[in-house]
Amino acid sequence: MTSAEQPSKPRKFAAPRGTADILPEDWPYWKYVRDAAERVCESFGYRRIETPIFEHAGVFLRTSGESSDIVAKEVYLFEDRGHDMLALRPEGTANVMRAYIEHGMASLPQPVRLFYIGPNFRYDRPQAGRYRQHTQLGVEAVGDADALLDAEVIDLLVTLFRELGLSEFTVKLNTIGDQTCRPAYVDALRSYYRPLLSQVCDDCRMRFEKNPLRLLDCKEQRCQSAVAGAPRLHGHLCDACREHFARLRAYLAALDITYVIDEQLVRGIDYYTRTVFEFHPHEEGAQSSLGSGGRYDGLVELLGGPPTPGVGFGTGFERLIINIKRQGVSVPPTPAPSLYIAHLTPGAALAAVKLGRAARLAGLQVVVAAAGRSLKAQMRHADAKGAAFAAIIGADELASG
RNA sequence: GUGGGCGUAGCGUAGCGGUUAACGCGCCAGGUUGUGGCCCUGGAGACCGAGGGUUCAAAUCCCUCCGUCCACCCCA
Repeated sequence: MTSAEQPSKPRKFAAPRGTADILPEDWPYWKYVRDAAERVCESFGYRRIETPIFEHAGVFLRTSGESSDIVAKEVYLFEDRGHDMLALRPEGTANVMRAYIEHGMASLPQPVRLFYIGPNFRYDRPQAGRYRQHTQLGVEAVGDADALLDAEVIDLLVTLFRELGLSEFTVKLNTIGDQTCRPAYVDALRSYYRPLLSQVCDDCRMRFEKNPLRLLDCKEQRCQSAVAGAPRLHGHLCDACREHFARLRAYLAALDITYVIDEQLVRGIDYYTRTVFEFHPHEEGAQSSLGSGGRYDGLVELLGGPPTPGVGFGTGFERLIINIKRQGVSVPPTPAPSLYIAHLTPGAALAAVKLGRAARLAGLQVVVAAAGRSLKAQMRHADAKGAAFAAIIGADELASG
């Protein structure tokens, strides 16, 4: 039998691995989170910005750090037809800083407060709360170095969680120093680890070379004693960093925000300086981080801009929604139609579509029945839709107008 | 990248070697009804993830692949 004789069925496609369709029944959750995010950001004076979902690859490759997992194995890289090397954005900050520079926002009153909501992409193995395309709310306060802003963005995220009805979470906080004090600390850390290299895991040997700070958050059992005995970063902080952290803590205290200091907390992206923080749900499990961020005072310079401090965070919609469901928060349902119009004859159908338009103009949410169905089917449909009222147009109603 | 679980109608499941693959929900049609819901009847819908193998016989056993979920890692 030749292939011409057996017509092959068209292939059925599924959404690509690690992506998901957001179906109508999930939309109330998305709307709930999005509305709350916009409301809270605006209440803090943040203005919305949206950047393209892809950028010149260098925007991310140069900023996140070549040894970071994001750059090393998770970025979607592609060359377009004009031979430009582009990257689907894996995170939200570097591209917003690119826009800050490109549009001369340094000449606006500082700090510039920005927020954005959109998809990010990372090639990673999917699991609960982890997707190759996920949606983040990002918030950035750019152009001022005071710890007031560190506290402000943390407060903003706390406020959002409260607004969403999420009560069970912990704020982890740390400071990882800056260009002044971190090099000395890194030297001390290397000196400490050098004789231990034969005992630690392969990843740690790599970290030793490329990103020593991350030695601190190795989860391998065999490395734990090394981690425990490592010199403490907090002992090496310069006066400016120590003072910044103290000020941040004073602001947080004033705001009554409780947190735990976790000296092991180190972020996966290289551009962070001083403040780093993560929000964790109490219920441990897959998606351990509900939101995280920190200060990135050198980032704008890395992208060719003037020295510009900044602080911000990202929080994932999918994970927020998982926790909203887990904590039993109820969200407003999609509104049911106020009017359902049933019709019994072809002539009545004509009248029905006209009535539908008129009713919508009057502000009702209206569903007109599909043609050719029995009245029983139409009424059943009206009921399934939860319509408040049903109008029925039959021969009599047509005749009487 | 590493490990484990699972893939049977749109969804949730049963069947785990023997003839037309079952049930619930949903969908469609009809009956009943004071036009819906409830109840009753009927119907459509599955080459049992894909390919190969074992067997007289495979959804059922074996192998490979793919997908998916969960965990590690990483992170939102």
